[in-house]
Amino acid sequence: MNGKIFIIEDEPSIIQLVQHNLEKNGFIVSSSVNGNDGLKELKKFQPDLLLLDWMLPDLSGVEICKNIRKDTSYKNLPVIMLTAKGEEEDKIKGLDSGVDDYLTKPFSFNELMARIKAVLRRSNPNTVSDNLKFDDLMLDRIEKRVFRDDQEIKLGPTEFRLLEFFLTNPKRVYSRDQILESVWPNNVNVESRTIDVHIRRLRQSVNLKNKKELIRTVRSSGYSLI
Amino acid sequence: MNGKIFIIEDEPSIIQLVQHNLEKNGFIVSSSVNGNDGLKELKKFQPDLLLLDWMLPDLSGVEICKNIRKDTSYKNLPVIMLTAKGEEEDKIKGLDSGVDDYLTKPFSFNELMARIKAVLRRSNPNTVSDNLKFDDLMLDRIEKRVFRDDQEIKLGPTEFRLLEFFLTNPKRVYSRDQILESVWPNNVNVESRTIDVHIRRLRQSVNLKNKKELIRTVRSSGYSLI
DNA sequence: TTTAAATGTTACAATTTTGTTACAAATTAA
DNA sequence: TTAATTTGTAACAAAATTGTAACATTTAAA
Repeated sequence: MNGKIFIIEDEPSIIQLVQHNLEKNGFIVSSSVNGNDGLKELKKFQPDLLLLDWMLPDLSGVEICKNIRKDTSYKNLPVIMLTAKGEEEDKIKGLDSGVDDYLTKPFSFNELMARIKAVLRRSNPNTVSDNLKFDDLMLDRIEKRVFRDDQEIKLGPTEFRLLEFFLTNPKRVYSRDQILESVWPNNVNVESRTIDVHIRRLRQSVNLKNKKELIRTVRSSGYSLI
Repeated sequence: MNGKIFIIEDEPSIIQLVQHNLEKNGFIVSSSVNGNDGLKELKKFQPDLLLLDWMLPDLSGVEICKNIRKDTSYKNLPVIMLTAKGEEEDKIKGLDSGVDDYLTKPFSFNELMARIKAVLRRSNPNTVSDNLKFDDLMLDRIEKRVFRDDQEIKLGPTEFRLLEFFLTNPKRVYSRDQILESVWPNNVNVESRTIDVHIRRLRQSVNLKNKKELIRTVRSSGYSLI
């Protein structure tokens, strides 16, 4: 279990409790004690999930949340709102402002953990860790290595990016255009057939003997993992 | 705001309250008072969201939930669990069993409504499902796959588009001209009889043995699902 | 019943799509 | 620098899909 979690919360006791326990559970954690700093830090830190206090010295949690949703790169960032208020009105506002879940203080760490897991599982089943896994395949983004079962597979740079791309949404069928946009650097022009050749190369590397085919061709649509 | 919501709950007063209010809000609602009936009804009703009681006469909510997650066509069905217990233990169990959210009784309808909205927004951002379902047929637009019950059906590109088209309005009868316009690329000229041949091919693929005919011929008008 | 129209079925050639290989250019490592 | 690796594309092979014609069967009307 790993991933990056950012906390915006002004009560030091809560930060301490949560940060310490999250780190013990393998998360990388960073935090801010107010909204404006938080928004800046957020972009540097690039978290996979945000714990957001409802009441902050400067901005309210809802304002921060709306702010985040406007930003293209963060509009899908999962947010769990922490609130001291139990009033129903507030809960509703929180949910409608695009929050994924909320938690009323005081809460136990176990409860928080369960929510985090649930939200991460929903938003991003694979990036719960930096290792992308699918079937017997494992791709380590940090070390840039790929294994099938325990056998390492050597991939060229493009093959690696291609596989990484497929692994963020295994089973989903991507058109050649989508693949081009996501896997090749911007404003590079390559023919769509080029992808077929790279798919072939990836297949050759990844399809060890005695293993089933991993890449599906969907005629007239594209490719996907399977 | 529309969509189909199914309720499995044994307290009539809650069913009545919730069902009535949800219908007032534009949802189509159906319900069962126990788990086993619920699981059967569910498949007929094909809801976009399930409200599930924690304590039921026969199966527990968690058991039902696990049951649902096993079924290919329902593994992504959003579930909100209703529980009378306030114990944290239960909450965690609920979340880990694949529930998307939970709500502790007694709750106000407004609060339920907010949760439903939040869950639907997450699971189904465009309020357009990516899975088209009709009877025992399921078409997954993302993975480009078609199942009848749990058996996969392999279709060619045109067969797939044809079925996809019919599924957007099952039961509706489409003329050959309408089918041509919607399923074939623009400014392509094919004979109207060509459709008959593709219908035949689709029939052959889709009509597994022991299954009833799915495509109806309406003489002098066109075709429809049935 | 007979007839005409509509639809079902089959076969097949043409076309489209994808797989595979080879190779030169470009990039990177030694 | 040289050597090795990576990359994009062209060219051809293989496979799947497609449209149509031709004939069969069903349906509805006369």
